[in-house]
Amino acid sequence: MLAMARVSFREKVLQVREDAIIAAVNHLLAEKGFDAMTVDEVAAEVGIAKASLYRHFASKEALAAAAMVRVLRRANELIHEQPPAARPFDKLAAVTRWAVELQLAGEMPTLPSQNSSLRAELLGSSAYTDLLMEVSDHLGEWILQAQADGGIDPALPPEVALYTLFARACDPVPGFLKAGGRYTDRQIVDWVVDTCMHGLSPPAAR
Amino acid sequence: MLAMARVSFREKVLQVREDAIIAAVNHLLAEKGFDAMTVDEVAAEVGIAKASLYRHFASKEALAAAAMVRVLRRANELIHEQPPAARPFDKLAAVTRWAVELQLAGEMPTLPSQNSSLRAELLGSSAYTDLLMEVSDHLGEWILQAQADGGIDPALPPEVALYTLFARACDPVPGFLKAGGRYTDRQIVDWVVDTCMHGLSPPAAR
DNA sequence: GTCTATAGACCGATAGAC
DNA sequence: GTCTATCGGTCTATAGAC
Repeated sequence: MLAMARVSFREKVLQVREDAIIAAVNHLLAEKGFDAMTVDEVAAEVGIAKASLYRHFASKEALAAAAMVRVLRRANELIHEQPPAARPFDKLAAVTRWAVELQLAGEMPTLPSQNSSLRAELLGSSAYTDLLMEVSDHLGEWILQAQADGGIDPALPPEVALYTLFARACDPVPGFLKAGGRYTDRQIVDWVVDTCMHGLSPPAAR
Repeated sequence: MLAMARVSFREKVLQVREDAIIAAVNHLLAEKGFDAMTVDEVAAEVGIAKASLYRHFASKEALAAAAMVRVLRRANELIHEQPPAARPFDKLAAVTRWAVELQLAGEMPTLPSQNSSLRAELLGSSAYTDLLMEVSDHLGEWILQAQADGGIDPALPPEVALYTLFARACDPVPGFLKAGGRYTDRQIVDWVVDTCMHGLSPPAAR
């Protein structure tokens, strides 16, 4: 009993530390991207030795993968929280808005679409691919419904709509507008989500 | 006279080589990005020694800057080729289409928005900043006109529209769709430009 | 014989891995 | 804290043009 409790306590500590590591990776990934992020920085931000890092994660790629799994998990939660009765189009907009807000807050981990070792690690992790699949399936379902009810152009392959929404997670526009310093976060999010869903055309024309 | 001809010939050779270097940099920048591109690769692709590279360009950053200047120059040319009588909205769409086509062809050099040494080099080069300013001014002018004639929502700050168009140059969506292999380049370009200008809504609603 | 451009070795720093 | 690999940048000996 005592031994069990001790083990459980130890595991809890490890879990907490792992969360801290992932949070640090998430932050650094959002701030400077995968290539510019160094493992030393991660260790420094968590306040542990680099060697301890490697007890939790086998490689820099594994660190990034863990951060991606966390953000996908949150996306999934948000998707499940959407009111079932809402218009599919609005549910899609809500999830997109969340992604833009997260990015604007500097908490959206971003990966280069080009790094092959990273791609390999991600695609090899079922924790990642399964979650990505689940998110895609849910959003894809809403896209089909929105195409049926007239919210989204039915001539568009659902895939195109899906990628267009996904791409908001690494859109440079919010960052540029924030750097300009002339607008509130709220305004920026509104405009970005709106141009994503409705384009540049005026409301009168839609 | 003879000496002059010789110098001129020499300079021509140098010019041709410089073009070859910039083309290689452009290609590698499009393929793997600034961080993953190595100076050795550039030299290898051009077929010259690295030391010879450094006779033309002072640094890796200068190489990237030269590639960016070249693409901006082409953008500028394209802008000036637009028929003056065309609708501003259509001219904007045409330039956006060119950018997406270039990206799909693997010839759009992409820079990390985060690398500070690179940013410094770029902002210190008036060849770059002047061209960027010129492109922005022309597009900005068209945006204002399109807002006046009802093509673009007048409630949108012109800056937001400008950045939204600029962002098409590093949009991951065309690459994803091409990787899927199910669509022609023409279809992909049509969809991406269309969702950029008109959003996801069906034509009936606009 | 001189001068220039090149090729390729080389150096120092940095970062991932253990 | 060490090891090793990689990469940006430099140096030197040589090949070739004149």
